[in-house]
Amino acid sequence: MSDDKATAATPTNFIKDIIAEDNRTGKWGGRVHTRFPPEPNGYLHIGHAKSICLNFGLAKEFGGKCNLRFDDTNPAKEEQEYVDSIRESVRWLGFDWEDREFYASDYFDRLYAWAEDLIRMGKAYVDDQTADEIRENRGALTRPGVNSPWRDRSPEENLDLFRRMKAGEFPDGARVLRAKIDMAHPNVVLRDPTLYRIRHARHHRTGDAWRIYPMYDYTHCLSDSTEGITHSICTLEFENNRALYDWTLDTLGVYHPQQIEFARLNLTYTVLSKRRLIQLVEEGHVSGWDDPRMPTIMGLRRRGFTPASIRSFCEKIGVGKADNLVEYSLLEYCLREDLNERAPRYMAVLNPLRVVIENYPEDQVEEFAFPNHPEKEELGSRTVPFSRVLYVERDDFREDAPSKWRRLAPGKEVRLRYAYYVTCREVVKDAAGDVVELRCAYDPATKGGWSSDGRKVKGTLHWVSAAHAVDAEVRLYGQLFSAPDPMAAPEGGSFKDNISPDSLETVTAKAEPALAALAPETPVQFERLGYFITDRRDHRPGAPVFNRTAALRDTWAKMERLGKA
RNA sequence: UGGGGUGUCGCCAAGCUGGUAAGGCAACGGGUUUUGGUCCCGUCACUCGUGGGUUCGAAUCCUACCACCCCAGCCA
Repeated sequence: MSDDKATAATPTNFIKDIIAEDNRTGKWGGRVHTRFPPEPNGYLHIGHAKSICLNFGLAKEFGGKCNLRFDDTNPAKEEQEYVDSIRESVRWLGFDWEDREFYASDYFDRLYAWAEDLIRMGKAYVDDQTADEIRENRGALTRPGVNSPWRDRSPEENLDLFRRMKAGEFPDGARVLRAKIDMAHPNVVLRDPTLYRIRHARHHRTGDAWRIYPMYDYTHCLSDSTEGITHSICTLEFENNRALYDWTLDTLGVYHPQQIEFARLNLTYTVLSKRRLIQLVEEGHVSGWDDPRMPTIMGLRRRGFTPASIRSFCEKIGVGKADNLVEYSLLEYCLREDLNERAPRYMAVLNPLRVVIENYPEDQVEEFAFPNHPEKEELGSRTVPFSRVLYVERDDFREDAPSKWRRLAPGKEVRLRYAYYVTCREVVKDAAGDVVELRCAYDPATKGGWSSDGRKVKGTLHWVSAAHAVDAEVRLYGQLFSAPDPMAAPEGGSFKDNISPDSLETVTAKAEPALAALAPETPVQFERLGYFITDRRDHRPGAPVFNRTAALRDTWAKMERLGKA
């Protein structure tokens, strides 16, 4: 059954078509070898998940391999903490790079040797211009650049200068190594791009071994080449860089993978800009990179998303080249689709209203055996205590009930799930006129929630025995951003104006006893309320903390909204 | 005014060796139901950015426009 689901219609996309065609023509000898190449300068987010699922997924589907490679060529922005979080995120998502964990910094020696080759070929030169001069002389989009005065230095002089750059003789910014291509090229990327810059900085892996560091364009293609990558999949903004990718490999005459670009993911109500995510963390708008409101893999994990749901989402959104903005509701659907199958059901009352069953014996307690899932017997069962005083959801009682109301109202009979039918006899109010308690009567003949005389009730309520209830902290996370496109700030406003100030509400709920014994990071469904997960950081036995992942569909709320109730 | 890309239902997205518009999400309507959940059934693009053209026939080919995205880091 689940096998059918997994092997059924896995959608196609243009990259699969390219690979299938390559396999048909034997372009790579039937090999498929991809790589996921993050820069360790932040935590991975749902956008990276798309790339991870693509690269690892393609490799798996075509019987190939996928490497994990850290693009660590800029010591100023990279840290070991990020390397660790990235490894954890990829593994948590369910992918395995086996023994193929690589670092661009592993190739620094080799990259350096190739740079000297380029110099000897007369294809690269050391430029003494300042960064400002280089920018100025690069021209503009519609105006060609002008050659650097240092462009025609001899290979010997370039070699000497480059070696001295490597030796640390010059300060940061004094010189760079540039490719000698064409300062008038219509593609600005090809106007003598920088290959190496001087950085007297400590690298998280190579320490103080280097004073010059290679640029992305130079490093990435050669790393791919070194690893024998067949299909180098990256996002759309690198389309212009493909020309340099190809130039570098062809000029050096080395193995040449094919770069393929796809559109990056955009999600409504969600910021996926690394710069903005860093801002959210540093300015304290969230508690950290794994705050449940963050779109990071670790944030989604803590929020209660499962690896399977994220993989399913990445499969469903497809892969294309058109800019897109995917609705958050699709992500939620993928989560519900997964959790509905395997999340055990429990009862918790978020906003309690006291109910006294007047005709139920004072000291009696019954232990009901509840199935943990209405359809999946393999999820087992648990016992739930029932007694004279209970809590039900305050929202489940209406004094003036609308015509289609199925829940509790004065004089109305409903079912307490798996327990008894009860009828509301009296509404107790305080001096202010607020309802503080309901006095009800139960029908002993309806034990288990079935009536023997065939009479039916329309509503079923979740409930908790007051004497046995445990207090649970429930965190109701919402969207961090109030606008569908958080970057589309209101007139005269900024990105920050879209941060929703009330995206987290914490309530103390009355929960059935079994909930106090759950292990951290256990997904559950609270009957009629939604999917929750025990917090992996703050949850302790006896003092449960739940994060809300997603609400259930609520057709009553919708009817009310539409005025059909 | 340069170069590189992209435009198919509210949101994604198949289709693009021409033959008369898949699927998913969302939405809406109905049935089942001890979660107003799930599940099941049904509705939802005479039209493919726009205008011409070729053709018996075009989302698919040609052409001219229009719109949007990316590129002028010693970031990736």
